[in-house]
Amino acid sequence: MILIYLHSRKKIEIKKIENQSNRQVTFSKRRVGLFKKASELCILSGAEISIIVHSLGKRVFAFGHPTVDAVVDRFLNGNSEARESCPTVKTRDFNRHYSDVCKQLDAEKKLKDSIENAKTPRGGLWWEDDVDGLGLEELEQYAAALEELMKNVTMRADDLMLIQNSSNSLPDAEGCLAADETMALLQQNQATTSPFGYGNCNAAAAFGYGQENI
Amino acid sequence: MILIYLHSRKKIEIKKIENQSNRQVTFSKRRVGLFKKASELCILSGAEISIIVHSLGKRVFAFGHPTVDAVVDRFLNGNSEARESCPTVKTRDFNRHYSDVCKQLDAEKKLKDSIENAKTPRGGLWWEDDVDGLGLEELEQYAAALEELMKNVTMRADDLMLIQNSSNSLPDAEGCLAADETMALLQQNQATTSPFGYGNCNAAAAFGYGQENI
DNA sequence: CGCGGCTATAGATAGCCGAC
DNA sequence: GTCGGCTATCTATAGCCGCG
Repeated sequence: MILIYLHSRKKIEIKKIENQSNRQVTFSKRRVGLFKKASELCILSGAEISIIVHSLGKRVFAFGHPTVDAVVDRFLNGNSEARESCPTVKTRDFNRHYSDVCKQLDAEKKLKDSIENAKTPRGGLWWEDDVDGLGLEELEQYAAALEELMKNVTMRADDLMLIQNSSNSLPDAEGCLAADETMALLQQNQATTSPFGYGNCNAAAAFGYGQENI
Repeated sequence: MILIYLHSRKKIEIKKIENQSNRQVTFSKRRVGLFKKASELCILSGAEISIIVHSLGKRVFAFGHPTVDAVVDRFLNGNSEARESCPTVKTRDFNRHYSDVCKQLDAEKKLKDSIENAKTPRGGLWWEDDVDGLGLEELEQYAAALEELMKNVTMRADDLMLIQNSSNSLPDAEGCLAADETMALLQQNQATTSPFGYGNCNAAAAFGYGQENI
């Protein structure tokens, strides 16, 4: 569920982390998390899982239950029929699929909620009727239209939040909430909103977090 | 602020789900979640990741960026040096870690409960009364005690992590012993009824959401 | 600097429910 | 009984700090 937290201090974009230190830290932490998830899935469902990770820095990490080799062999040596019918997921597919679907759904949901909450007179909940029956192309058209509207909603929500939290919003701004990239992206989507002074957020600052060379 | 979910209603134990329906649902949901996590890790850190999942029902699911085969080949064909130094993590490691930590947590929870029961003879919802009433001092005492316990847990976890990390780079012999221990430990807590053989290899499973026969 | 730890926030999901 | 979707709740983790 991709929620748009306009005032979130910690949401990150799912895109390549440019800062090397951050990337290393995130890689390590998330890799552990991933392995843990896999472990839990193994235990809960009795599945056999193998994970192979090649980091940017050529290092290799692997997780396997019962072992990496066992699972890989079973995969490679399994009858080709089963293998071909195996619903292989590729990152790009997954992300594209996920991003698009979620984007659309969230756009709709967000728009609906916001407008309803703001009680904007629209002459009826026109968007509610047909969404479920629409095809993908129609949905995309919808999404495009909705995205435009979402900007307005976003601005509106921003203004409201600003009014409500005017006394508290300054620390957020100073809290270095976004990296340069993120800000750029945010400004693409809500250029006119930017209630915060994004001032001196230096993503390239020399924190040193790495945990290992990746 | 230390929050304790003494009355958590939805936390589940990481043990094999005996109920078939639940197991299927959980398998599907968590598999999607796992792939999503992997996908995010790929993008964020630029890593190449491959995940192979064999369900109990012989079905195979795979995730790969850029491709399962590419990552697997790179793993298999990579120079043996890198591969041997690869910190392979096995489920049993996590199992052992998890079991031990859970044991510790349980012990502490019991201890904590006993403390609370001793302090509040009226029994039942002690924390609500005390918290809502005054009990600030008591709360601080609890917090102190909990913090102490927390340290123990942390230390214990650290030890385990150390053991785990060191065993990662070791040959399998030690790990196998650990596996046995883990299995023994797990089997103490669960009946080992394994309803194998839902040999329903249906290729119709689309990646993404939903529950397929596993 | 590299790590481990902490805390607030973002994200995942168990249990439920209703529609097929 | 399978599939999606919802929500309360639990889990993961991003950013930050302090230590060595």
